Amino acid sequence: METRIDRIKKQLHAASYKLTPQREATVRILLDHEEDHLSAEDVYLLVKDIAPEIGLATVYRTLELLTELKIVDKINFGDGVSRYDLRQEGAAHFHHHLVCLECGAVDEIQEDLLEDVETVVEKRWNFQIKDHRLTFHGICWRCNDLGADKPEKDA
Amino acid sequence: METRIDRIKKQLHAASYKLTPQREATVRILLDHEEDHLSAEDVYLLVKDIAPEIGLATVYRTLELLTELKIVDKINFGDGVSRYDLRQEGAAHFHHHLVCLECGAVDEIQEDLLEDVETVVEKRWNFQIKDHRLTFHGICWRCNDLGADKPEKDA
DNA sequence: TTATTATTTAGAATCATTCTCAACTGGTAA
DNA sequence: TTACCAGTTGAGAATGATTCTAAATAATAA
Repeated sequence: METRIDRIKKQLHAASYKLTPQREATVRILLDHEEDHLSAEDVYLLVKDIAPEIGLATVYRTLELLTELKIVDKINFGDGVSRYDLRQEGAAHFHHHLVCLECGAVDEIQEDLLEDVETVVEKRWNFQIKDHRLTFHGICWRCNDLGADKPEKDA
Repeated sequence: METRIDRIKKQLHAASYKLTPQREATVRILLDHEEDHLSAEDVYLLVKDIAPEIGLATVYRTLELLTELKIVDKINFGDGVSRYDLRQEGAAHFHHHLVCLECGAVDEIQEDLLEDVETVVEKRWNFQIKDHRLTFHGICWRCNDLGADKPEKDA
């Protein structure tokens, strides 16, 4: 995991920012909670455990910075908060989400799946796609009672 | 256009709500601005022209009600406001959006395009899809300087 | 008519996010 | 070493969107 932080450090330096202790602590929390979809407040509370002096504004600033550098993506599931999600290293596009209307769980789909759709959109709508957001709302495998199974691990 | 309001009225009644003058005024504004993606504040300002006594809270409540009844969809493009978009009558799924990073324009795609992707997701992730949100971020035909043309009218 | 319920209004309250500004940091040049 | 400087931080104030509250009003039922 150390190398991952180092690479992020390089990305910051490349944009002439420093990896301050506060920023490092924030990134560590994000790495430790890659599965989750934390709000700024969530991150703040978790970071306080390893860096108690940190202020909420700094967390917001750091998350904004990381978003700018495309290290994290800011998402919104319709409750009043923004959530922050680490991008897969080297991923060209943002991954997709499955939001369960029953239990509220948010699962991720790392596969692109949209290549064909994007080709159509670029051609027919003359739109040069830079990124996308795709979220499905429905019932997850956990809440689906028809003897549903956990899906195979995501690629 | 009258019939459209009548049908909405029926939908409200079916859920035992009334189409009060304030609600009707709000719906009219939405119908008159189907192309746009108005925020609650936007709607409020427009509604005031035809129903000056209306309060902002009522507009919020009405939009919430319409969202609940799936007459409109609430969307969020990452600026701090929720926007409200009339659903096509009879549309099973919400339509997609193209957000231009250059000029901020938001265009709509009414075609589904996701049938195949949804089939895969339902099968592989064991997820029963009820609805979706798909937004592309990029450069629109207006800002695309490579002699780009307006795309043919959406189906 | 009277009782009951749904709806509205205005303004207060809430909550997430951003801003302000004084204090602090680490590095650099003298 | 010392003085400086740009970048960064923390605390709390400010902002802005949204929701809540309480009293008034309108619609409905008995």
